[in-house]
Amino acid sequence: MIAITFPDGAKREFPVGTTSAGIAATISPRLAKEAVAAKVDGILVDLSHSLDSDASVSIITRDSPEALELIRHDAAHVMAEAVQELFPGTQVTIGPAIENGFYYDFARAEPFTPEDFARIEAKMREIIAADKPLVREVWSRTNAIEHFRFKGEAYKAEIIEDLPEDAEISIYRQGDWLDLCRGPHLPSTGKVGTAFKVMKVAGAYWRGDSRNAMLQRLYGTAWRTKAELDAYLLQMEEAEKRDHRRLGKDMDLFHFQEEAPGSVFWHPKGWSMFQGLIAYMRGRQDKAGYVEINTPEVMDKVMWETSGHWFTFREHMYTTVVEDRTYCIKPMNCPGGIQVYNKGIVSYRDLPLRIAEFGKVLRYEPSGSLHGIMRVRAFTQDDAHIFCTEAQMEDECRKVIDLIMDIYKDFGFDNVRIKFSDRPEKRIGTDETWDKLEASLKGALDHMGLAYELNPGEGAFYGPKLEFVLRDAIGRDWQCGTLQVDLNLPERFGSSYIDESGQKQRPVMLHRALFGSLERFAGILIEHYAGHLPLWLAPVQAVVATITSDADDYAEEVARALSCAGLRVELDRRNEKIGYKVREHSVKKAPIILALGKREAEGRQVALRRLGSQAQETLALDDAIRNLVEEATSPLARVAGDTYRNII
RNA sequence: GCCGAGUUAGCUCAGCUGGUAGAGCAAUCGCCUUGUAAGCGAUAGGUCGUCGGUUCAAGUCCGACACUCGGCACCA
Repeated sequence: MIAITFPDGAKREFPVGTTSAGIAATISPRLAKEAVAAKVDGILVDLSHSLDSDASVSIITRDSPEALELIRHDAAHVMAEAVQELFPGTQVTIGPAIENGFYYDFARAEPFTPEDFARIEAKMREIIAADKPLVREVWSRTNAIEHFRFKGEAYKAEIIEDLPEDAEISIYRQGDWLDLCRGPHLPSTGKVGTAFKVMKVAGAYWRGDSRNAMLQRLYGTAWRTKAELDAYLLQMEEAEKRDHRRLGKDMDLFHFQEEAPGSVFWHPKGWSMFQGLIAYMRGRQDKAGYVEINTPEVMDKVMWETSGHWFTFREHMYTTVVEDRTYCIKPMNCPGGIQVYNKGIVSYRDLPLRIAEFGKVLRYEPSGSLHGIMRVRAFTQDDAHIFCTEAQMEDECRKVIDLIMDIYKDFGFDNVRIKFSDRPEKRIGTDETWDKLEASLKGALDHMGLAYELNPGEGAFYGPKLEFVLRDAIGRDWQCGTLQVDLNLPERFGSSYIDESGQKQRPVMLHRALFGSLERFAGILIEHYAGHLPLWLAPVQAVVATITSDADDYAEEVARALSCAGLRVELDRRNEKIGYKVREHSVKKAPIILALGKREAEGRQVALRRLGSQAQETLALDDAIRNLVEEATSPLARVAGDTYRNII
């Protein structure tokens, strides 16, 4: 007998070999019927799974959160069967459950088209209606390989061949169709339900490697109920509405055109926001003891050979030849920054030296990777290079991390993940140097008690890096800030400082960007706020709109007063109804509309309306100005600054 | 870069199986003086992404290229 512990703490004995289905049956007939899987010592297993030792067991029904993953995984299998039935000759590869749904990668010469989706869905419904039992079988390796080879399933055979020697090869059978799969699965196809949809088709490389064949990936979504599916589809539509490319048009922030793929044409309003971000960051950096410089966009190729970019980053670099001399357009700011440091003699007393640059960099990015202002070929970094002694390195890292986290909070990003990327294959410098750099960067995180995930081999070519990934209002992750520590570039460019005993020493160089790319960060903010930018950042903070032409003079006075108080204002005296004006400015995401009619003009008042609300507030003009000025204050104002240069 | 889909007026889109383009909004002009997310009328606006081919005839069929979108790969 074995002892089974249930989630409520109850303990009961069962014969060895009892299946999880059997256990469910002893609890209640209802549970026996509703059970779809079980969790044994925290691991999800099939209902047919038999237990031969003591364990804690909970029964999973279709309503359990764990069931969702099974439903999706099974939906992938059902889709694979449907596709193979409809399109004979199609090879199956892999098909996992993913966030919000599932996919399956197929190998087929003919492309799938969106017109096929309905047929595939219909066939899937047939398979689900047939409620075929899903039966797990364990096959021998040679049997399995032979079986799939014989069926012409080369990819499946390859997967099995690559499984570890001791791996158990399990096959799941649903009627006549079967697939190699680790499982677990629902007891029958009927349990998948009908709340699913084939969403899109896309290319995907076999095993995620661009050197391999391109497969066709069919994406689907699946949920427990129709209501959940509908909610998901609605959420997708909502996400589309906050797409920064859509809002960029609506709000008249920027545009793109064919002649400059991957480069932004910033319009006045977008540029206002962009400059607002720079002003904020400049202020924060100033208060954190940074100085700011600017360096050339175009420098001789020799500079990039010295830095190592020419050998490790060349495929991303633009070059130009004039007077038989080859120049590179900068893809990074570091070599330029080092030149400023190197000009003159630096004493240990001057360190740490924090040198910032809002540098515009150009990188060739593959055409398929471009995406609005989030992924472009020309972008501005809020870059800085901190030169310090080895002893100061860890403390400087901690200061950067503190600053990053504090700045993200100003934009409402509380969920920030840190990724630690260590030495890549393509790199410069000795292993000893890399050991030292990786250790101190990790040390900074450990001493701050910050959690991080490892990202092996993803560091910059000159040093290990931290990446700061933030999650936006609708749960998407974006990599923004980075912090890299580097001893290699100072060495290559011969940087030095004079220590206490008058000896030349090599400084450490920290590369850091907090927003990362201003373009990307602006895009993230647009989507994060769904266009409802905080007042301090909004390109137009208030629109003064007249209701009748009787209020024209007063409206002009109000607009002028707001403008004099430092607010960005638009005056709308057009001959249109107030409802029309409200709609138009709301679509453009103006945060505040001040509607002025005869009543307001006579009482020297304003009727204030906020974006996203239908409420109106009538208040005295002077109060309105005072409130708005207060409300439009940059979060920069709350940060204490203590910066002066101490000449010793 | 790779796979697939798309590109028609400033914007959003229609145009079936080929017979030289259409709507709504925006724009301009006029009427309306307007009270919180689209008042009414008139006018104007397009070598249908580019280049080439098939055809008596191409927005429509075929090919190449460019760009965009969805993924993959790459990445701030």
